[in-house]
Amino acid sequence: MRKIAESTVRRLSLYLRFLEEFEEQGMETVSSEALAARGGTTSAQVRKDLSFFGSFGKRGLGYSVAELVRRLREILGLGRTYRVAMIGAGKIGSALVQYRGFRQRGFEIVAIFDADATKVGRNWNGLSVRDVKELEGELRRQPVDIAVIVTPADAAQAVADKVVSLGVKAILNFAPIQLIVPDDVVVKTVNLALELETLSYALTNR
Amino acid sequence: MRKIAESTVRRLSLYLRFLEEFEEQGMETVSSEALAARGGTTSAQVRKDLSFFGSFGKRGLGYSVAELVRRLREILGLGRTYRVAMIGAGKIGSALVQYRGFRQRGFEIVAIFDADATKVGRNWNGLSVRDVKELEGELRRQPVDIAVIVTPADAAQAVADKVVSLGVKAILNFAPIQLIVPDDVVVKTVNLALELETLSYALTNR
DNA sequence: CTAGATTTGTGAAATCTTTCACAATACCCG
DNA sequence: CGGGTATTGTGAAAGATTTCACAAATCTAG
Repeated sequence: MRKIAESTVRRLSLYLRFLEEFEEQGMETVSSEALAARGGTTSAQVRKDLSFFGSFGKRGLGYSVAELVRRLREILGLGRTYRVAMIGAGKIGSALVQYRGFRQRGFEIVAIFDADATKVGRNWNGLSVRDVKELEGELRRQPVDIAVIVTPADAAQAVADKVVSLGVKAILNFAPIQLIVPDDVVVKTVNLALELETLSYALTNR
Repeated sequence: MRKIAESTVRRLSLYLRFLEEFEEQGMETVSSEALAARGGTTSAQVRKDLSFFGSFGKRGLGYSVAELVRRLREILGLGRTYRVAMIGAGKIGSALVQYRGFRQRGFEIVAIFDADATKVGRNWNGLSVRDVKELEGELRRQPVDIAVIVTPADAAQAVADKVVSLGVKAILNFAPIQLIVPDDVVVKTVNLALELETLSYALTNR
């Protein structure tokens, strides 16, 4: 498959969200113009984004909402469930575990680990927090697709190295550091400090 | 000021993080090459990013760590403190309030609001959760620079409209929707579903 | 069946971002 | 002080992304 820009993938994900809205409202078809308006982009952008993956619309009519939802899910790989391990049972982890959107979209948290003995054994949303020492054994027994790293910054790289060595190919990182991983591993980092600083930059330079 | 790409601003923010590390380690100067290696980019990129704002280095020598830290803080607008109001006292809000990086970088949470009467009055990290009905009065009395929206999706747009009408020019949005705001208001949305779906896309298309 | 109204899909153009490559400068050492 | 080495700053080239603009397709109404 031709290399697709990250910005395109993010927009597809947005379009999917809007289409699900439209579907709930009972709309049957939608034009690129309407999708664009909802997402703050242009109709040409919408059509170009979709065109990388095929032609899903009907000229003069627009796109079938139901079909486009189906296609986007397929393109984004949402037709299956993903097994997720969370490492770090702190505040953010706690918030994430209870985030319904996770499971709704097929991301199933199957294990939570922490290094802090006082946290081990606690029940979190039906899952028992386990000692991080068991991470290796558990992931060997039951591999996961995605690791969510919610440890303090100084532990994050070691955790990343460990899960990568256990075959994990995708990491969602909330630790405020830049993880170094092999080329075939995907990392998405959510870095709050970064977001704040782009806001601060925008407020300063206007 | 010439329009600077968002990607550039994000990298500057990263560089700052690395420089602070280097400073702690006692390094006095750093080359663009070393900064680049730490951030997974190229030395040319580092130099180009910095060149939009001036020339801070010495040929043959590199950059003074202390000076570059100072300059980047200035560029990013981190020389002051920002007053922040948080709207939504749920799980994510709770995690954010305790996030030290917030205050460390000069972002001071001065008020927390929630619509849920059972949450109003609770003490959160030294702040009392207030009824969202008081939002307007409070922001008129004591304006804030940034609003952090951590409400459910269906309340987020109304909250955004309200804070914008009260003069807020920057919003950090954790609700999984696309906020619509006037051009002079900056919004950064942290959308977990989006991140998960780009991971899922990457896992699917390899 | 034809004319008119829509709206897609897509090359080409425009714009934006990154990378290249090298002159200019600064330091170091003998 | 002069030659050697390191490293910046920056135009120009290359590459990536977005926007334009229009032919092709489809529908509707008469």
